[in-house]
Amino acid sequence: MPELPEVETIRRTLRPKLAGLKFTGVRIYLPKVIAAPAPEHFTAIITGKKIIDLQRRGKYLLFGLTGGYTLIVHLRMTGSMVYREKTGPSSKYTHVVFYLDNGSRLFFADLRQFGRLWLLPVGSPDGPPGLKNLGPEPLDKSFTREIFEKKLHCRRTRIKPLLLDQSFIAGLGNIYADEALHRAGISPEHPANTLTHRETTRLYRAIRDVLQEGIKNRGTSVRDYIDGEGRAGRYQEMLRVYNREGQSCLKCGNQIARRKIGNRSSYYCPACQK
DNA sequence: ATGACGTCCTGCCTGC
DNA sequence: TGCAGGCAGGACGTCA
Repeated sequence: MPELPEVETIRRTLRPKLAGLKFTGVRIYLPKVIAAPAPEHFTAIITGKKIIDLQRRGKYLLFGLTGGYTLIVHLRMTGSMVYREKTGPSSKYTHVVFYLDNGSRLFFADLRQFGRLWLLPVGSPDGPPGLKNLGPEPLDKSFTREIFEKKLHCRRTRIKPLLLDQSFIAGLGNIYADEALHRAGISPEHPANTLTHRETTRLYRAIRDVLQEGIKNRGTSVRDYIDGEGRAGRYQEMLRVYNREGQSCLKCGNQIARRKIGNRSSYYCPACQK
């Protein structure tokens, strides 16, 4: 599942390859993945546009194009964006192929077909609602411990579902939320507004640490995730709770548990997460 | 504000 | 061995 570290890794692998290239065309095999505009307009608009830069916001990839347009991509769970110079093996999960003016191609593939693309003028109201309502970037300098604490204190909900709420904080998904809570020693069911000053500090650091470690290790490839060059990440080898139900906690030795919290499965250590 | 639930979709796992 | 059914999951809309 591409979360912040995976999307950031894709951005870093794609940006040097794509910057300055021009789209010469696009082939859409599964029209429904184009959220906006209508596929025929999408094709017409993107052809001839040059890629100026590639940014990330939360789990969104933002391709800055000439003419004031942005190509917005959300990979959801199994989406990928891979750059290839030569024609590679294209799978049945490839839904969009972008042709570039150096002869290379950019492939959007997605097994579960949940990922979506938008091609819109900057500031258009037709973008994904989630992007407009996105919370702060956890790795940004402006996201301070004080701001985090303030935001936590006015929410009574359990901490795990809150960390997954993209309008509260951007970029965390199930894997990194569980890892951060374990690292901070906080139960996923702990109410947000009753976290102590020390717990808040630990959680703030844990969130930033796990995200940075994820990026350093080029992302987590539990199943499908690959970067912009088609390569898997390494962080799955370093996970301490996610996907480790029944195995022993690397901190205290007790068994890692798994249960549904807010309709999402959570992995945690009942002994050392309070 | 909060939570529950359905929707999208396919591969994989379990149970018979 | 084969098949049916359930499960997982990110965002988002709807409803209570």
